Amino acid sequence: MEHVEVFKALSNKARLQILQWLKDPTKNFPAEGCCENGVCVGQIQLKMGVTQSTASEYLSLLQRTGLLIVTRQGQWTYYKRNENAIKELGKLILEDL
Amino acid sequence: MEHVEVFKALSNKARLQILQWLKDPTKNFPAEGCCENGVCVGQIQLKMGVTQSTASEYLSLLQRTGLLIVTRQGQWTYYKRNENAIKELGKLILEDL
DNA sequence: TGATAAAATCGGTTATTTCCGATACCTTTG
DNA sequence: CAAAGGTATCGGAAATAACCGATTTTATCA
Repeated sequence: MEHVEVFKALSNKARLQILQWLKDPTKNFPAEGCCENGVCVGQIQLKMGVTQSTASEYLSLLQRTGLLIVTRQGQWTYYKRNENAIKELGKLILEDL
Repeated sequence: MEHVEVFKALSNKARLQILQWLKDPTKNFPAEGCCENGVCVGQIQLKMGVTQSTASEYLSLLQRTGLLIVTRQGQWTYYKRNENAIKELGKLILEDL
């Protein structure tokens, strides 16, 4: 993944917001939408206040750039932060940007 | 400046390239286009291979987000990296993103 | 002051992004 | 197997960004 793609993913208020919410799933989402693999799409959609398709696209975009980790579990798809990737990005900016 | 604006500024290959070139002005640009305040617009434009207006817009965008520092000197405008802002951005990602 | 040179701004075309509704795809459950 | 729930994908309208040429601004210098 090119760095420019990661920055594109981050250059949107709603997507940045998702990353913030996912820092503390149980605080920001009802427990039934959370598991150890993150938060399901539907709960994130509700909180975002956009259509299901938009929420799904934003989440899969963040996943493609490596910022989120996706886990399918039954009929649910859970997304959680990829803390490692975020740390790497921070280091990259400090060292290489 | 909102963070999303900084990420927008970084979500473009040409603008990332400018930041890279400015890490070592004398290596990447002829000496007559460089001074302690950075590199003049014309030299950056030549290296980018775009029109003067495009180069000027990209540079002023990077400056508005705080990533570059601009210094007018006679008829020349010099741009250099804002190392402090870049460091702050890296820290922000590590700590708050 | 007039010519020249560097850079910024303006107006416009094209490409990309945003965000939606509709539809298709899985998975569970009756 | 059919229905229903959760999610992904598709197609498109509107907003925004990319990038250009032309013009304007600012500064130098004869």
